[in-house]
Amino acid sequence: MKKSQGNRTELLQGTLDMLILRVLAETPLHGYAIGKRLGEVSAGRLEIPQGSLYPALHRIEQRALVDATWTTIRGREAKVYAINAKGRRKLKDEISGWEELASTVSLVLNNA
Amino acid sequence: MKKSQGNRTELLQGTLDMLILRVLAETPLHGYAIGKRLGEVSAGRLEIPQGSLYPALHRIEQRALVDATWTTIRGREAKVYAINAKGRRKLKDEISGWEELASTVSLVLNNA
DNA sequence: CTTCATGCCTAGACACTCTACCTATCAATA
DNA sequence: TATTGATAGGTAGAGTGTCTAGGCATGAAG
Repeated sequence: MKKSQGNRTELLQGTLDMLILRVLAETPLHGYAIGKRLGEVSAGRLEIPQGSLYPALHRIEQRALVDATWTTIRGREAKVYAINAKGRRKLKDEISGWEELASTVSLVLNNA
Repeated sequence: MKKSQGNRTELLQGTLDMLILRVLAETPLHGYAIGKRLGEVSAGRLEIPQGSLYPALHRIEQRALVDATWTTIRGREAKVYAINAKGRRKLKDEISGWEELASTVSLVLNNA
């Protein structure tokens, strides 16, 4: 039945791609597994809807930040994503961008 | 002349309203002054374009988080915004939401 | 008299997330 | 056997928010 529990833009724009690249930096995964992995490493705080996840994957694939290959896993077709060199550079950039933003925001929050 | 230096969504979605409410929590200000104040308290790291600032102000005004009054300052008309009780509650919520998000993101970034 | 800082504003493009839906396979359960 | 839940992929459309790029007007300074 899938109740909609009023999730009003849970995540901030642009953050998702960075988080996906981050988990892919550890090991290649397919989309569904990425979603579960994000749940794990966030201590259950992140539950990415498929309607956010898959478009994000297509985005980063089109930007050539990952290489995708169709594989058969336990009888099911799965599209496995692996981060590439360009993706790793982009990830670095996005992390430093995030950190700068976070520090700027807390500057404003604490600094009147 | 106002060159566009390739600012690709400098700020994250939803953050701006929080930051505006934050500076208004100190003292009422008009729009233009809010922009300058955000520049100051962020050590120059934030330069909010007017095309972001004014829509944001109209948003939070429509959500009744601030009270606005037209005043004459140095011969010019200025719309002064003051945060109200509802706005202060909302600010609190948004700050805790932000902090949770920030901690979740760093959890993922550090936690593989 | 022209430029700069101040002060307000909008339209339209663009980007990203969300809800809500679709398909399909495999395992377990009723 | 039928059906549900987990796994695995996907799209369409709405909603939201930021940005670019313009507009208008006043007061002070050159």
